[in-house]
Amino acid sequence: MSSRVKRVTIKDVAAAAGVSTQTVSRVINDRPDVADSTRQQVREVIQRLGYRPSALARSMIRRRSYTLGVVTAGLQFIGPSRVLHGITDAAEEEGYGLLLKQLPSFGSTAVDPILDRLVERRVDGVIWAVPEIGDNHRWLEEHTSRLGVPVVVTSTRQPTDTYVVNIDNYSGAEMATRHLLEQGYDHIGHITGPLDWWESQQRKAAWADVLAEAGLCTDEHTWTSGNWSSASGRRAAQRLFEQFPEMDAIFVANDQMALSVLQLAAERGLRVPQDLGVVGFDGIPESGFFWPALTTVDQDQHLLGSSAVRVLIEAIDAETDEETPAESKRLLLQPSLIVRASSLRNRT
Amino acid sequence: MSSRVKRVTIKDVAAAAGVSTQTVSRVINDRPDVADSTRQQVREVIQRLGYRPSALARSMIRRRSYTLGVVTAGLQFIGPSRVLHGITDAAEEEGYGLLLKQLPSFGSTAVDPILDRLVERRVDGVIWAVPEIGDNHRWLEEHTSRLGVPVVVTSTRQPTDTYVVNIDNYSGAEMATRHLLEQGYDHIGHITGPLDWWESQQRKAAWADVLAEAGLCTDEHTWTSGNWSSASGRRAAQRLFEQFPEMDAIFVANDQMALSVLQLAAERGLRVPQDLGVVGFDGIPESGFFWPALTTVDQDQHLLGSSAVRVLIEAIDAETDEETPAESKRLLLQPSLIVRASSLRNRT
DNA sequence: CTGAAAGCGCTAACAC
DNA sequence: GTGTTAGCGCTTTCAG
Repeated sequence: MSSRVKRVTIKDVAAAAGVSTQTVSRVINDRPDVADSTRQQVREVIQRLGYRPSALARSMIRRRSYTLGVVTAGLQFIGPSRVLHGITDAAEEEGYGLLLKQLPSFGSTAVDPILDRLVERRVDGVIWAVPEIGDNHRWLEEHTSRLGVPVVVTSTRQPTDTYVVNIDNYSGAEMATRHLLEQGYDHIGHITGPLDWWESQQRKAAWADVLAEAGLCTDEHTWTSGNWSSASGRRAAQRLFEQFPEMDAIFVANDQMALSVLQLAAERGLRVPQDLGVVGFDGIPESGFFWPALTTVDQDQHLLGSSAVRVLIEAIDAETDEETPAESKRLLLQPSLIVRASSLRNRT
Repeated sequence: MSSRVKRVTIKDVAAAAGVSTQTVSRVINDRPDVADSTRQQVREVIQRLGYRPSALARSMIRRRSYTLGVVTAGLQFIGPSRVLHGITDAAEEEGYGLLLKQLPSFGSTAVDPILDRLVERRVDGVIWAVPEIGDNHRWLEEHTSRLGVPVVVTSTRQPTDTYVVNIDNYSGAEMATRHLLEQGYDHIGHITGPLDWWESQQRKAAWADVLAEAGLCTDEHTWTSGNWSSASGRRAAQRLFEQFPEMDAIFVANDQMALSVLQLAAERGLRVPQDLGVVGFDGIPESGFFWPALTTVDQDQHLLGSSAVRVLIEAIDAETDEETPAESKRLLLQPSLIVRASSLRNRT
């Protein structure tokens, strides 16, 4: 077992190299004012001793940790983990460390202890990658100033004291619904996500607006809610088939739920897309391999994550340089529609 | 914008409360030897000033950061992110912070810089949650001693100087293949994952061993490889249908690839499970909603992650207490078979 | 080009 | 019960 050895410190290196700790410090920070021969020598000693400077001590003095706090929720789901993937990639690239925290549940308002941990570890900034549910973001807003560092929020409704990076859910749902109309469907149902989620509300609003504009019905009986899971999607689809028998197409708020719509359709002998058009949302890689292949709204969650990192680092730098960062605090990424077999009734 | 305010320090609190920093220290650490009235008073000042002790300074003195380094790869995939979810949950519960690092690619051997970052930040231990590909783990072994802290590895082949937590892939694949035999299939093909992955090798070996034992053929033409993605699974299935036309069942190394096998079967008018039995591996929640519902080997990756954290923390404590931790360094979790429609030819 | 002194924010080890 | 002194490992002055 690798026993806990005493760490090599800058003093050890200095002693072994016969120089002052100061000189060692200069070498490890690549300062120019060191004689080449000295530098060479110190480097060798560092190598030989396996010395690694303590980021802890450094952060203390420099008052900058080069660490970003990331708060997520629901990492078991594909969406959040894709965002995290983008965050991780970008942070790695920018040379920042990541301190990862997770809310006990999506809707949790127990924000305080999480924020405390982040402050204690002196992160340089925070990415709040938690979906907006109920008023769990208001809570954040109230306590965000206490952080003393910039915050980037993904998925939020109104401009706050924080930076916002998000994907345009409304626009994505518009594209999906319009596409179904263009394909000649005219009884278009909708399975929403949980309606306390802002994203769900956006997607539903767009669906309703587009149908209303086309003079079509969006009554209570034409939609129902799921909770994002395939299991809930199946139950929702069953309800919808019953309460909206004329339905000839469904816009489903995510791909997982759309998957079970396809399953149920197959069980009931409904042909997709002839008898039923289906469009999902998310653009997970598997959606192209459903049967039939799923038309879906592709949102680049990796880009969302990496953008959040860049915006945050810019904000940190701006604050450090004392320049007021007049740049935009808001970034809205556009999703795109991937058209596949599940909605292609008019083959051209 | 929340401007970077000067942080409140222990001195500020001490001054405002009219006590020494020592007393404040005692209060924030819940030491018993403080007068109740003093404690009360100090607490109020802390509250009023919004003081948060610096974990940086603390870690330096205590020589313990209560932070775990986590190294992952391929967070865009469901497997790794489910493991990470388990890690996050357990760490949160145990009061540890998580420093997240990601390898540039699965097979990357650029381990050194990652390890350096972890050492510099003085993590108390490391979880190496990277799948074993080629010899990327040997590299780790060679450099692990330099870390000076315990390491837990998920997915590895031989006992090393590190702790090992893993899921029994061989046993899972055995169950899958035996199940197909029991259902009366006798031309059982296999789509493997990338064969430089240890997991893929294990699953393939079990499939071959069980078939050999039953006197069945496992020639070259009865299997082919994918790369885990649904797209690759589809191509693999196409090859397999051609090169092994007698095939009446497939064991597929993961659920994503099994999804496209189902898609292809549907396109070709093959009935599952009557004409073709299909079993996957992973047990992703969506697999129950494929058409038909997929029989699959369920591996609890959340448990894998959380177990890794517990094992690691135990190891850290053991080393700190100078007790030699005679306990087992190896934990092998058992998967289980979920039987669904895709392989149920003999309905009982 | 190099070194000495001071201190980041906190706690361990002593005093009192 | 409480305060004082020292120092974790590093960098920032400021001398030379």
